[in-house]
Amino acid sequence: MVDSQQCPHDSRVSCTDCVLNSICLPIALEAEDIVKLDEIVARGRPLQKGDHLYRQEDEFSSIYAVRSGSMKSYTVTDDGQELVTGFYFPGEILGMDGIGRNRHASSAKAMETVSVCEIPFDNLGALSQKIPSLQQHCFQLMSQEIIDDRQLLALLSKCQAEERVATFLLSVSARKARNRLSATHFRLPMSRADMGNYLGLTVETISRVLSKFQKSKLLAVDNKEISIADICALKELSALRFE
Amino acid sequence: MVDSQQCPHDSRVSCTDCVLNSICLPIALEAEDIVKLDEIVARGRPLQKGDHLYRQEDEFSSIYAVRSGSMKSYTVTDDGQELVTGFYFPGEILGMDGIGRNRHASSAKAMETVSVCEIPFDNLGALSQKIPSLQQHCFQLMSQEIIDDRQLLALLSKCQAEERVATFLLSVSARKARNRLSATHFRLPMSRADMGNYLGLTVETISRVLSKFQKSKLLAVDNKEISIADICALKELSALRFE
DNA sequence: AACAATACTTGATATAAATCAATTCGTAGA
DNA sequence: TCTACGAATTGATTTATATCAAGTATTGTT
Repeated sequence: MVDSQQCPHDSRVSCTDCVLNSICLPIALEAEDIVKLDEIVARGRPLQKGDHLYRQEDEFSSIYAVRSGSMKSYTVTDDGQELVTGFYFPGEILGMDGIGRNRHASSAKAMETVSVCEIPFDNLGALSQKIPSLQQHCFQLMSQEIIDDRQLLALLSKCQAEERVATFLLSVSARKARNRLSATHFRLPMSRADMGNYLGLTVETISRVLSKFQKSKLLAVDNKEISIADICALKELSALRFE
Repeated sequence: MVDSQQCPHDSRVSCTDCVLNSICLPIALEAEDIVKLDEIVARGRPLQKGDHLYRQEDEFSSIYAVRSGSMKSYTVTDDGQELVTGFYFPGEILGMDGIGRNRHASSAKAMETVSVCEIPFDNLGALSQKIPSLQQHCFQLMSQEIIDDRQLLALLSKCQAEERVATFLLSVSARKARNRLSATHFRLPMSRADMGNYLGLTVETISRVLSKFQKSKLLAVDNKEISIADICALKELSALRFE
């Protein structure tokens, strides 16, 4: 059990024993209900970098929780442009945008080796019917996603490049910290291009902003490794708060 | 009954008889379940222009359906800037962003005289527990809100001013049409400032774009009245699709 | 280990939209 | 009805970031 807690890739670990259960779907559940949730969760083999978990327009059947690694979601617009809509770290849920139309509204791709838990949605709906706190939690997760999107919307429509990048780095930092990893030293799993795409900026702008932050000693950049040196200054740059 | 169908301000009209029931919450329900929904819906007196339905940080207790008139929702960021997050027309649901944290994440203000139906969320949750299709519909509504936000995100991060304005006008047009009103001649209830704020543009830019559209005979603008003359050309300008 | 392909950085220039400024137009209040 | 204040328009100028371009570093493949 202790062993499996230390190996999040391990597909045998149950929700009850998962290190992530304090931030994942089980957050709202009693021990006995977690067992019920556990029964419907499927844990497949890990995805390799570049693999898709699902594709836009695929029939929707499940939502997914990241157990280890990281994923990105993106949509392709009518005119063929790719739009990165989100990044997902361990304990985070993706795929909820497929519920409304019964097909996935985005594609999800592994940015590195990833293991996920699959939660069949028919079953989750039925289980939510029986466990009020699970239904409530599903509502909350979706509502939170709306709030997060709104926050991003604010970032894109009101803030300029430096603010956007600072806010993004703080968001990643907070999510690493929530997973009990360092808040100041971490690896960005996405390319500069994906980061720029997500933030509505070009690769060049991302690169310039990071260089500028480095010059002003806010942080050190070593390719994808980021060391935040002055998190307070970064927070001042970022008008929006992240918890 | 026929009378009340023609008077959406009338607070006595039930969900069963409401002209909007084909696009509002009851969409997924059997006749007998609509009666149950109807029992929990509260219909208060109309709001006057400028009145708030709820304010950011208010305790969350209900979601609302617009019966007549139109509302805007907005958040105020830490640094005091207002960010318009949405406009709501008859049959549309607002307030769902409050579910996640049990307090409203935005404020909702009447742009003109408005009447709304209040749906207490505790009750809706409990009722959803009993009526699977209602739970499913609630999930769908929220998921749709996520999709809509993503679409706006795409608009803000990838499209320039003319595209944004064209897309916005088409969105309003489609929603008017859904309410069986003219798709080509309608009144924009919001100010240019709110429109710009929502689209991440300044008032001046909105004004210039509308003038330009008018000069190129795409539409005629008479203050807040819009007459779309060439909806196809407008759709070409707008990369994104609206149903 | 060498190579190709891709990702990233940095600089020069162009451009869309913001900002600043001055009227004009509407609407609400006296 | 007149007045005044906010809303909208239009023009001149500035500016942030995109675009274009060239080079360097990293990664994956044989």
